[in-house]
Amino acid sequence: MSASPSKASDSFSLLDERIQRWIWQSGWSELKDAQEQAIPAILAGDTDVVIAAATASGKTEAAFLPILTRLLSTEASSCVMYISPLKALINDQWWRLEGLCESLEIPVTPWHGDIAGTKKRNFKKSPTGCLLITPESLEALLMANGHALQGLFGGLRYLVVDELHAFIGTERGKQLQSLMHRIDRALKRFTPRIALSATLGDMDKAAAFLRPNAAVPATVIKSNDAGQALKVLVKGFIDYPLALADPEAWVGDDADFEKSLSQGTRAISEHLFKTLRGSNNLVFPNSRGNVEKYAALLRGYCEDLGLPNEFWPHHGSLAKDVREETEAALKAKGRPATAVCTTTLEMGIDIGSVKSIAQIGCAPSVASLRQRLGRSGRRGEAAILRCYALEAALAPHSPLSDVLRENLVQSTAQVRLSLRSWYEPPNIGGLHLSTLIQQLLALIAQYGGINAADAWAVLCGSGVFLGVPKQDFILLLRELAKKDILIQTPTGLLLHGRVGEQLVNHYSFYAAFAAEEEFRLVHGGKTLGALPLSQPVEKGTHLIFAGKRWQVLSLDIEKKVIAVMPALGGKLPKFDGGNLPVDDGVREEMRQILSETLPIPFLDSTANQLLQEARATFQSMGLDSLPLLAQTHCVQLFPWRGDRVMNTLALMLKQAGFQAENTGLSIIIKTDNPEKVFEALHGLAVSPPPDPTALVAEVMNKRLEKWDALLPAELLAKNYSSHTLDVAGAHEFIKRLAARRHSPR
DNA sequence: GACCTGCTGCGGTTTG
Repeated sequence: MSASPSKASDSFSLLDERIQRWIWQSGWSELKDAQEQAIPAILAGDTDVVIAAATASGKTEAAFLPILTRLLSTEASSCVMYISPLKALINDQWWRLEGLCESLEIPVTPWHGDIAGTKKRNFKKSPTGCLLITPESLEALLMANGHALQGLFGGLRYLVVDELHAFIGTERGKQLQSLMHRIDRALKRFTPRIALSATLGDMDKAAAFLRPNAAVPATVIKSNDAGQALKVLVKGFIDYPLALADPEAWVGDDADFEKSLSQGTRAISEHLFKTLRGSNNLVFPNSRGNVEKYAALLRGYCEDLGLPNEFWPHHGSLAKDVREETEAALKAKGRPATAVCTTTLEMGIDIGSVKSIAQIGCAPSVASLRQRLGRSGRRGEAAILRCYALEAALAPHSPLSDVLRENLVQSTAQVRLSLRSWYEPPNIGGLHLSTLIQQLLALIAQYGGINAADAWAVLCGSGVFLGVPKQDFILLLRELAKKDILIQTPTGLLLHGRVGEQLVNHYSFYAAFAAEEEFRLVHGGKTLGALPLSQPVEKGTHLIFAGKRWQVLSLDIEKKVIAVMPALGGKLPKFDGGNLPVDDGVREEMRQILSETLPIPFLDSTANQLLQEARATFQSMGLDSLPLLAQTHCVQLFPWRGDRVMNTLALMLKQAGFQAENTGLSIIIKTDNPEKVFEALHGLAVSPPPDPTALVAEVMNKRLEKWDALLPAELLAKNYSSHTLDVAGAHEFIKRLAARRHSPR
């Protein structure tokens, strides 16, 4: 037996004797920093607690050591509810907690869709100990046991939310907030909420998310444990694409597959093979299609050399047993394995630590990049990140985004920001009215009918939909009644309508999010394929599909069909890296990188050379001093702001009568008279900020979330603009631009 | 040309 935690720890002495004994037996020499800090705060039980600490720094124990101490000291029927975004995480935590709880005679009950009904019935008979549950299962539990919640959770002492960052700013997060609020209401008291995460950019916003009405103070704990050392390299590659007449022709045998690969893709995969072979690693190429492509290439190299395969794919469309095979390969000792994966392996599942991370193209966000990096670095060793930036070979009429090396510059910006521990601040201003509809229907089930005024008070007045005034709520009730979702009895009670009954009685109701729907692209009666829509689409909007450029003719929201025609003239702009929404902070850092002159130490020689060329263009075009560029038939505007500002600017210019489009780096405004654009911008600068609802009037695809189709038009517009626009940011940009009184060159 | 997450109750069959 090793020595007890020797540093005369006050926190250690606060723990139950039996837990102290378990700590000795586990051979811990001391408590970790997050644990030292969390134990007194959680035992006090009079505040919420947010714990931010790196992976493997004992977050789970920081929460559960004091919580179990508390359960042991109170009456036998007390319990704690642990809420997780993943079933896999519940299964992992169950194994970890069982070891400790068995000796304490505290039961641990996992509860999610794969758990047998008998286990759930047993917990309901004796609701004590640790309940590990998903938001969806908790929703089902509240709806089916509304009358018995006081009896079930009378002994509830704490709510624990794991991986808090995975919930913030999402419709599922809104549901989680509402579930916790409904528990407080049912028990007529508050229960302390404990949140755990490794990548919280803004601790105050995290605490505000954990309890939106701020009725209870929050204790914020940031671990002082030194983070792991990082080794970072950004590699540049020039891509020489193949001149393919018909991409369909390349769906064929292996030889065709090989031929269909661009030179850059092959260069990257050869470098991956050389560098990663012999150790465990994760490769993130951003899409399921790319996962398949790189996994097949790397596996092929192993076969060619007669070596056992070391490369395994992992993504959400793969069958469960295929995914488990990859996870098993990563966990197996003595045999190296690298997973090529999507965000499925970004968090949660225990795969052991890996030696390095490879990121192909830009990561979807800085926070995501950091989360991926956290999976690398064995005990004491540095975490290693290699970013691969693929840039197009330039031609006489290459688009400016290629010339300015958008991919490379964005990757570099993401790395610099993550080294500073900067993460995108979450947009906690999104209304998520889709989830309001779900929660209203759930409340009716939970209470067996509810008065309209009470429903507003629970959900909006005291609850988590604080931005919804009474008149909007009434508007929503009327619309839902019109659609047979709700009925109101003569006594004023809200009940499910005929259609609402069907919604609520299907098991798919419990999830706040929907499986992604795709739109079918049609040209002249022929289907070109299907794609999900994440950008605003209006008549005339340009789309890239199947390697060609199209213009939208019409959009049928019910049938999910977009009619298009070929766009006229011009070269295809290249939207490499996707159209993922980029934050203000990332675009500002990109501008900064382009305006500097010194080489960047973590870029390889190719990347630095590409960057120097881009910087030269940036200077010669005067983009450093003037964000407006007059060209033939158009003006290009470079605000260096995030996509919410860019979307807003494009819509404001459209309202002023121009044809304007957000292309990511710039807004392209069609005109033969640049002076007119400048006059319009001056006009917008001296006008008050526009009404966001009016701005999106012409946007045809305003449905973002699961039940948005049930919203009245006015609320749908409000909801859409709250998620996609930044009117204040756009207006401020235009005012600053106009104040400079330059005219376009 | 993003990506990911989650799901009840019941009836039938099989197994201990």
